[in-house]
Amino acid sequence: MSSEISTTRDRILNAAWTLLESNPGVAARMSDIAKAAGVSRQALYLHFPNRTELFIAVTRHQDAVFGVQDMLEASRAAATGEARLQAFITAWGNYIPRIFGVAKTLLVMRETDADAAQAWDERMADMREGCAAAVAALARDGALVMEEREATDLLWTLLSIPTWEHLTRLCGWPQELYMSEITRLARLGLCGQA
Amino acid sequence: MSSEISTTRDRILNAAWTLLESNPGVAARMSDIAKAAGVSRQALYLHFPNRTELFIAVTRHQDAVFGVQDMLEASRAAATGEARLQAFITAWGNYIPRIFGVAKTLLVMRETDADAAQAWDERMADMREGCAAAVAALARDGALVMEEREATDLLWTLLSIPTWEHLTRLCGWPQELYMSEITRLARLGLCGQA
DNA sequence: TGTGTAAATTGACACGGTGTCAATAAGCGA
DNA sequence: TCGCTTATTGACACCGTGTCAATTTACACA
Repeated sequence: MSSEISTTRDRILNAAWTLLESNPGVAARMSDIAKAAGVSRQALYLHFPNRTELFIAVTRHQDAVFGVQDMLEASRAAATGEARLQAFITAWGNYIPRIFGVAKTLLVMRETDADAAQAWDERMADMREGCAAAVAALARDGALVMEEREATDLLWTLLSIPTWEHLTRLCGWPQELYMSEITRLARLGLCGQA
Repeated sequence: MSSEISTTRDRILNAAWTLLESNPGVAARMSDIAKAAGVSRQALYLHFPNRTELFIAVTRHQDAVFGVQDMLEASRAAATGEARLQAFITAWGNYIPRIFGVAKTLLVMRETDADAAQAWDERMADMREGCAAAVAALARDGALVMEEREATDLLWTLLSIPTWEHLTRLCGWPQELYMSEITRLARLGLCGQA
């Protein structure tokens, strides 16, 4: 019974996921998602109040499937500030390509939809926490050459989705180059040396 | 006669400009613009084929009013590569806040509208030329610590609209802090030293 | 002073997409 | 078989874009 519910719900979530991933930023229509899920358009409204909430649910679903929390948790184990920064950049930087399509969609919707904006901002606030923790660890080591607050902002910006998109999609950088250059820039900017 | 035409046209352009500027990214409706311009909705279609082209026209209008070309031209006068980098960052970095509202709108539309995408990409390609020229000047001085192509990409990304938005709007940095930190980061990243 | 022409207005409409609703059907446990 | 939940079908309201035709306004020129 409830397994029936979650099966249909999951089919919808996965169909939406696939569509958003294959066409980042261009929010699929409800009828497209319904067709892809093999379900009637109205069935979507049985499981999600509206389009925005459906997309937000896809985001949460992704985070659950991928286990973001655990992933970012790992960086907390690092001993030194430098190691922690490295671990955080590695974890987040390699997470971005996996969520980009859906994230980009929410990012675009953010501008015109208050609910999308809130969901996105919360997610980014969580990410910023990770930045702040890494920066705090650097500060504790005396490795930071700037204000903690500003250093966090800088790292947050370097690791933002639009920055990743710009370098990998617009400039065509392979993921490895993105990782190495962002790491180098973060070390330079925050610690004054690579 | 033709001055009448351009008067109405200009009223529309300025009304759209104001609306886009006051609510960046949220593309105003045609009826909103018409009302703001004191003109009927259909009059907009007498001067512009559609909404996208109207917004693109606003962008071009802005560039003409502000004289971007002259502004960026100035950086070419600089003697050393370092001075040229500095001049370019100053010119572009201080230009962004003046065009942000309209630029952001086009940036959002870029995702779903092919014409908006082309107009935006052309504009950004022009900007990239400026980055490339500054990087080339640095290379000529032997001041560059990385590949010219990658250095250009990096500078292009640091000076992108989303990066500006992230730091000044999301992080709340004042323009001066944005300018000084981006300058520092660019010097560090490209030349290896501030 | 009137006439011709371009610009603007008015009101109507088609189209596509979201979200709602009511009636009906299908699946399944008791 | 009954009753409940889930899903389908088809219709509809609403909103925003873009199109159209009929009409009005304004003004240049004779």
